Amino acid sequence: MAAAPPTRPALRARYDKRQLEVIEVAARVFAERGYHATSVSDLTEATGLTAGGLYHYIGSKEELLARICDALMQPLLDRAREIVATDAGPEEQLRTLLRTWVEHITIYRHHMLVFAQERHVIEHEPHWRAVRRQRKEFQELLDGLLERLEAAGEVRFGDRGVALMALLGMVNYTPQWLRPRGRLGADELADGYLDLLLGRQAA
Amino acid sequence: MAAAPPTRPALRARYDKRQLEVIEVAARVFAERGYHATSVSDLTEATGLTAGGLYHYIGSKEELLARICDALMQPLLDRAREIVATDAGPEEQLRTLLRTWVEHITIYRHHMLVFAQERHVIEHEPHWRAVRRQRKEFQELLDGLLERLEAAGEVRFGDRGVALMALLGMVNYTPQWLRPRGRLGADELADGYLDLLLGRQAA
DNA sequence: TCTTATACCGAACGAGCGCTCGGAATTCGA
DNA sequence: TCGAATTCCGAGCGCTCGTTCGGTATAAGA
Repeated sequence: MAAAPPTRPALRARYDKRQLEVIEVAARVFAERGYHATSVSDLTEATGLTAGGLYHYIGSKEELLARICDALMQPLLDRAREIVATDAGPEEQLRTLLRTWVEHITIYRHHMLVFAQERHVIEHEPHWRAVRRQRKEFQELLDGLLERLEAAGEVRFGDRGVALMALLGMVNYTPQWLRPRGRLGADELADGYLDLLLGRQAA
Repeated sequence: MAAAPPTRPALRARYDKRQLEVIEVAARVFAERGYHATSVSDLTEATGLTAGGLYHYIGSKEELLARICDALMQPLLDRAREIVATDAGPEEQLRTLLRTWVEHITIYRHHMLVFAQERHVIEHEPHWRAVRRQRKEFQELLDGLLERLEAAGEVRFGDRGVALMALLGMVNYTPQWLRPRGRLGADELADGYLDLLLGRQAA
């Protein structure tokens, strides 16, 4: 485990901030070099700390991975829950969710890349159940939205399961190619994906 | 480097076969545990060889990774080149390519998962240029096909680049969720993807 | 038949790994 | 002001890693 966070109120905020910085830096380095290929000394170099200093903020290298996954999934899941709970129509909900999702992915690009690399561990090790459940809940929220979209007659998928997986695929693949300050904005891209999903490309 | 392959003709075939078996087994283990997380002793256990015996067939653990990537990309690229060189129309070419591609992915499921995990290395390390070039050529073949499809008036994409990346995303994501003997066949799935791409889902 | 290429073994190597811990320097807060 | 809490250091721990190499058993082929 990491050292207990400071009890002195004046230091608590700083501790939390530094810990978050460490997580962000680790996400970047893991994304570039790979989680397993990154040594603790790579991390000390990237953070400017030494081994001891680093372990003041984290419990282990693996905990770092868990924190990265949580920092990625939790806020997205929260937003998704909110969006689905509004009384907007399914298509508008989906558009909003997709824009939020794609924007989230551009912000948490490194976290996504780490998540994609380590997916095999997260999906199979019992110990990663919490992250797996977050991923699954998001997927179910999305599937529910597609179902309501079909029910409303906005679209008829040949196979809703295929459409769902295709959508997950195209969005999750985005960090692999999207350049941060490139030609495409997040909303633009999200709308592009939505058009494909709903068959809005002109024949 | 691996030991030189046997010069005695009677043994050459057996050597090649065993080497291929080693590569297949390694692909499966890497897919499950991750390349870096897999130790050589994991590999010896999975192959039934010991360290010395294993290194009779491979030069290094990293060479194994290279062989896996090549076994994945080369035959697919060959088929893609053939398909694009036929005089079928662009839509039929795309359908054939997609079916071939998805089927290939279901066969080389483990290789794909390894490739996805180690993508960051392959994309950035100079030493992986050959694999990177294969990936790029395939992508360009695909893009050319989409371009001719638009030119033929079969479809008009809002943004062809987005459509290309979306297609790559959905197909490359497939091994993450498709169960080998599940409900969906490869051709069925490929056609599902094509329908999405061309906007053939009924409104 | 007999030499030699081949197949495989498994102990052992150096290197690098993740992580610990005693302590120095600094800062908080009573 | 001064003890306690906190921040960070960095040498070094035990361990596992990928790889090597001297060796034995077997099979090819002249």
